[in-house]
Amino acid sequence: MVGNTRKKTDLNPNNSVDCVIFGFDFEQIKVLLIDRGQNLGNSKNLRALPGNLIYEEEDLDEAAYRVLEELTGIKDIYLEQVGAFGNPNRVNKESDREWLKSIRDEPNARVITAAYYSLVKIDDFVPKAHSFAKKAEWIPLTEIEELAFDHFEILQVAKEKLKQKIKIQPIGFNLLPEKFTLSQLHKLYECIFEKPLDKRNFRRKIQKLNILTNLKEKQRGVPHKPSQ
Amino acid sequence: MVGNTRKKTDLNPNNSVDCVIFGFDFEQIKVLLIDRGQNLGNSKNLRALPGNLIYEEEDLDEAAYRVLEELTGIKDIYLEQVGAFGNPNRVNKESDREWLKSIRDEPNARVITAAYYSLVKIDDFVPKAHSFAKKAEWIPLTEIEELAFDHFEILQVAKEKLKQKIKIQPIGFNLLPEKFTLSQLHKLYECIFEKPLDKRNFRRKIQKLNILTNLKEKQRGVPHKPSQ
DNA sequence: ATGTCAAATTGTCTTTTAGACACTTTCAAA
DNA sequence: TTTGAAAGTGTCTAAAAGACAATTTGACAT
Repeated sequence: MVGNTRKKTDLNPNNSVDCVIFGFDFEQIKVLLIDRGQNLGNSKNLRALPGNLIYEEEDLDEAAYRVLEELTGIKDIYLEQVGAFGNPNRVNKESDREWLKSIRDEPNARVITAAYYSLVKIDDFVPKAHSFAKKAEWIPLTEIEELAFDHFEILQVAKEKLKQKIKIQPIGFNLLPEKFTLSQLHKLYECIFEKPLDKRNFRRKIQKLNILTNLKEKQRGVPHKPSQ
Repeated sequence: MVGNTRKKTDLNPNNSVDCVIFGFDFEQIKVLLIDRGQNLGNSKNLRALPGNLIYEEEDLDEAAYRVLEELTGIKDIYLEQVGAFGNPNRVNKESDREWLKSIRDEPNARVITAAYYSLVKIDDFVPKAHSFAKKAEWIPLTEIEELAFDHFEILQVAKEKLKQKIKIQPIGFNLLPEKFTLSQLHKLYECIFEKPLDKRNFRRKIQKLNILTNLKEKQRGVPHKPSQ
């Protein structure tokens, strides 16, 4: 049995965090993914959720914020935990194994990850890739079919959490700091629930629900509008 | 940096599981806790949730079932994940540190735990303490004021999960295999939500909701009854 | 100036769900 | 036979959810 020779400032080789950042651009929902830029001959270069090992003396929540910023430059968002994912086979793709060898001191260590999620307005957050992330991009949710590690599974669970969360606490997280139109909010709900919602009923529900303050502004483009 | 010298059959010193087993005895809700039997001079002997380290090659879910059975003898229940708890200070009680020294190879390792919960009928599960659990007992939820590690916090989160879960999927987990009276179910809901619920409205809702089959049996004790 | 088009805005009715509320029935035990 | 404790039962009201269509606005094109 090995003694505990890790220092407090070392990375904990067995525990990581992964972040599922949903972004809304008033058209559709996208997910913030990184490209690890593998140019391997025979294995696929799958995109991944931004995530990495935590430090030995670091709270899980803090680690999630840190890792997200380190890889994508994105900070000042609210993260909520999805849960722990610890299937021993979560790293069973050849391409992931190869990649781990190139960046980890203990590439074969068994890693348990704590997943986090958030929902943001895409315009407010322009990702910039750092560290082992060669790119950091918003990818439409509908186009995501396969991801590195077990990240696709994590994404599915996060999606469910998001649906449930928005039913209970209706206005999406840090979308509000900005002003927006009811139509945009309507669209967001339709994207999340993946089905059309009646316009009139939706507006009625939202307006009854909260203390939204109407603005006197209008917009330009085609129609007229109030906002909140 | 240490190499990964752990064998697959070794314990993973950094990751554990903890189980919050709610039990209902038709009177109140109790929680399955273990007594580690510390007879230390100066520190308290706090009870704990059944939990322990996982093995290096073991799924989190499996580990939860295994640990629960190893400590309390209880098996064949459905566990659902609460989440990951990884505050670096989750082990900050002196009594817990001392106890870890007596049972762990790496008592100072930083441990992240995945918590699970369930709700069972107490009669069906008679706990028998094994391993480092000196006792395994059902303790009334209302009497629990302090627990080892961060277990009290975990308990609170599990309680919330239980409330939400039962709102969506109304009949409590593995209570159903047995026949029971609507009054007993009514009592369960009142215990979980910690407030009185109207008897008639409750029965109406439940009966509309499901396909419960009434039994022709009656009970003896004071009144009469049908069951399902 | 006028016409057209895209999107925004608005109200009623019906159905379902939640909540308040009190008396009668049953069975066992005294 | 009486008594008591818990079981059983129905109506009305209020709130929420869902279905449904016509009108208004402003930009742009003609």
